[in-house]
Amino acid sequence: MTVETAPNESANRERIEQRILNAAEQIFSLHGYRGASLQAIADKAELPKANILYYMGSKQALYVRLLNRMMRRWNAVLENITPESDPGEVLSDFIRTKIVLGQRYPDGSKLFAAEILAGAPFLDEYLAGELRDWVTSRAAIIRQWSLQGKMDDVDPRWLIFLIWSATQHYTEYSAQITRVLGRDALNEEDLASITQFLEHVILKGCGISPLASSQASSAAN
Amino acid sequence: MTVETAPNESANRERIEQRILNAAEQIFSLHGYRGASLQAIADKAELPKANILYYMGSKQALYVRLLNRMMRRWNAVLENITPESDPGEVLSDFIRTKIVLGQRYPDGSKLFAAEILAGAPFLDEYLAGELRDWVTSRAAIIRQWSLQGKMDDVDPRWLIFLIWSATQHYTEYSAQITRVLGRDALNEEDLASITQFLEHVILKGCGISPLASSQASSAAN
DNA sequence: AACCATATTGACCGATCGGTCAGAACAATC
DNA sequence: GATTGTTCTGACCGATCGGTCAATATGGTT
Repeated sequence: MTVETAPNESANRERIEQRILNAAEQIFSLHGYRGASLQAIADKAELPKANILYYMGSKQALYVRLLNRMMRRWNAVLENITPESDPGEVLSDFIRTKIVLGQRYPDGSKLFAAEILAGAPFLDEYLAGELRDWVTSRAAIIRQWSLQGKMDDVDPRWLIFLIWSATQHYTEYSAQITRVLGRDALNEEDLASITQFLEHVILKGCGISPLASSQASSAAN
Repeated sequence: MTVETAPNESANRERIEQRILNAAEQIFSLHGYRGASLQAIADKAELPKANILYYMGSKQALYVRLLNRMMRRWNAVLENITPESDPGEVLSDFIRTKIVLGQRYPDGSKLFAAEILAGAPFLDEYLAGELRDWVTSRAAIIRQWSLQGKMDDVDPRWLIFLIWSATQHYTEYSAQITRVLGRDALNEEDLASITQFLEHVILKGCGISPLASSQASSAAN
């Protein structure tokens, strides 16, 4: 085969790489970039250490790949938001989506948190580029909602940060929360309760009138 | 002198220990327990590595001492809260105090965050003991406020977690926030704006009527 | 000056770090 | 069955890890 980086270069390789990535995500999320060791990742993946380097090249390349994978997972959030959208619907959806993402990718979320704590040395471009643009454009639309009288005149950037922090907290601080609550983990009921609480407080706090639609539990996408 | 662990055992020793503690707090906050090296701490403190161990005994002892120091700093928060208190006043004070604490001790706050991310191996007792009691007792009072009709019937534990997350975010995610905003750091004006925003959204979101006193500029309601 | 507790530090220890490499094992093609 | 390219891995490398220790320096008491 003359193929080089074909998308389907051996399904076996793909499986192994995913195994390594998942193991590495877990170790990096616990101990950060410096604190994680390739040996620990290899043990978790049940592979010799040399295999990790064979497939990933270097510790840094592996780490960066994980960061990129996690960034991609966040792409869908708040995709279709317009000045004509209903603020209550959009913000509710924002909150729910972020909670779900945190639950779906707890290790990736913690990995990101650790990277930010470390001063975000590998995320500089992303934060000051892609993410800043994301925030700026969404903030502009929220600002318009305020001008249209759909909600209070709050700083949209602080609102975005509030939703980020409030939702991420339950993933990244899970160790604290479970111990304080005296539980092993948060169950579905807890998460539904938390989501509802956050929607209630944040929407009401922004002066967004109780929405007419989107009252049901959950359905399609 | 027959003194052993006198409070004033050489002011010089005290000064050196503080220098080490501050240097260590910075390094640990960036890289977590495993990721931090004694050599890096020694360099930051401008002391030989052997001195760090002479004064602190071991890496773990140094780390635990830092955790305890940070826990002590949080003791004053929400100290005097009673069922008769005004929710608006108490929660406003809570928010402001936490924001100020984060600004005063950014490294300590990040250190704590890293410890939680790592699964809180050294904080198990504290979280499941002292802190759980703290949350339980405060939650009980907030619950009473709800029953008295002073505020909406929200789960007090989620409310406490919300305030924790929202306030801590600006300290622990400072790297992300400054880059997204395109700034070097948050200034006094930003912090005042953020504090006011959080008070507005959280109090209003919990159905706490605008308090008579402590009213500033602001606008929409 | 003699004494002693404390402070200071370079040199060193075994273990582990990220990374390299030669060669064995394997699979597909001719 | 020989050839070829990929996968796999034990052994090894220099650097750094947390920690120990002996030797020296320092400062107060007598």
